[in-house]
Amino acid sequence: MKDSTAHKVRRGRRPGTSNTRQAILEAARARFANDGFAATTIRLVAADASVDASQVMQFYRSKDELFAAVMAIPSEALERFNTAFEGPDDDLGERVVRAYLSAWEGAHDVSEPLMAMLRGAIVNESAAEQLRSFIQSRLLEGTRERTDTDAALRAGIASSMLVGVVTGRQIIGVPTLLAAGTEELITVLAPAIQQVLVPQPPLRAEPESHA
Amino acid sequence: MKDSTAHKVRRGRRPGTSNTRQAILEAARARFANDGFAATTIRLVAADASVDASQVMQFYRSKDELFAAVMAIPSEALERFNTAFEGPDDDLGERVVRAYLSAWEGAHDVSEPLMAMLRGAIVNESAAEQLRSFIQSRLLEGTRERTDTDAALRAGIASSMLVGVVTGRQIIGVPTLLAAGTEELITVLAPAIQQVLVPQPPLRAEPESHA
DNA sequence: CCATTAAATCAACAGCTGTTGAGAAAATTG
DNA sequence: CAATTTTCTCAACAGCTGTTGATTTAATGG
Repeated sequence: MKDSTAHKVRRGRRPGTSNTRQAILEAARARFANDGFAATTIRLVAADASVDASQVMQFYRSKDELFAAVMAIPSEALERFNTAFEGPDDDLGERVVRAYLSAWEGAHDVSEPLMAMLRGAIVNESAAEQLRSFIQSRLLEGTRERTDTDAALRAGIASSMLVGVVTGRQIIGVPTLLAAGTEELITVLAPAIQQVLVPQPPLRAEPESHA
Repeated sequence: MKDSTAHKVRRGRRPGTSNTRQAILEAARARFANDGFAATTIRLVAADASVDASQVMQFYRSKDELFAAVMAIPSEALERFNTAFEGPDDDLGERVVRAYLSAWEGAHDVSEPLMAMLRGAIVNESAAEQLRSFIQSRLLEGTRERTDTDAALRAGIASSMLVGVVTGRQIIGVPTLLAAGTEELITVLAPAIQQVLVPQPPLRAEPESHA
């Protein structure tokens, strides 16, 4: 080897001196969330960010990698889920519902990656895989060794249900869901999710003694 | 007028003599359901139906009209929803859940149009509109003047929830949901949907006396 | 000023897309 | 047979797509 003490002092222009990379990412995030994967073109993203299309390709090497970059969920959104499960079982349903709704319908920089992921999961297999593991891991962490072995199933069902409601509101645009306020929504959702996550003890006669 | 008795006796080849039109529709239905709107190309549909691409354009004048034709839901699927609401309230949840699951996960010629509609609703606005009215009308018909004025909201929520679960199973492919059998799924879903559609009378102490 | 490194622009490519038009083949009637 | 109507085939178009390479500009240090 040659001399090892500070002989390569990094000459030339420094990377990341402009905010272009960030601008591209934000433009892509909005496009993917609002228009979906297929309808989002490199040229459109580039135009939104006031940049040449080939610039997008230089930073993110392909459309798929750009999409993957958008999929990187802000940790803030994830943290809300972790804290939602701490505490008593009594209002677990409501806490989970609130955590979900605030994550999906909150500030743009929080909800847009989730929205983009959901839309993308329909058409893009890699997006489906990420959403899959996202749903799997989050709610599971909360319900682990809570009731029994089907805790995972109940977590998955609750998660899918809530994603379904969000989809109905945000993507499909079901009028009734849009008309309802968030609190009104929670009033109906919370007991149902509670029912799924913490199944009620048998109210009436349970057919368990025989067979 | 001229002579009205059989003076234009329709000469030439009769329309609809081949099953091509039907073959195209079925191929398109499968493609739209499995690959989504964007990934479904006229040429692919044509190849599936062993037909030239321009033939698809002759029967259905554009890709959008072909999609609209696929969206025409078989009346069979719709009828199941109407009958699901007749009967007592006690097991309304379970009946609705069964109706939904059988419609979305049943035979291909029944579930594929629904699947195509769901996938399409994410990217295609006209598909979203149809799915919207579909969700609105069906469950509403069953819960009309059942509890109170928010019956529509409860119906919409229940519907979105179930669509969410179906999406989780069929499209996203959440492992936990896939691993569970249909009956196991119903066991968890039914009480929750019941809770949404027919809200339980307060089980424990209800904070209603004061405030 | 020169060298180096990254950012940004420009023009172009091959491929696929929905769509169109001309025409051949098939079916049906006189 | 000829006439007519529909089904089907073939070739091609203009447009958009993701992507690439060459080149220029900007920033930084010797």
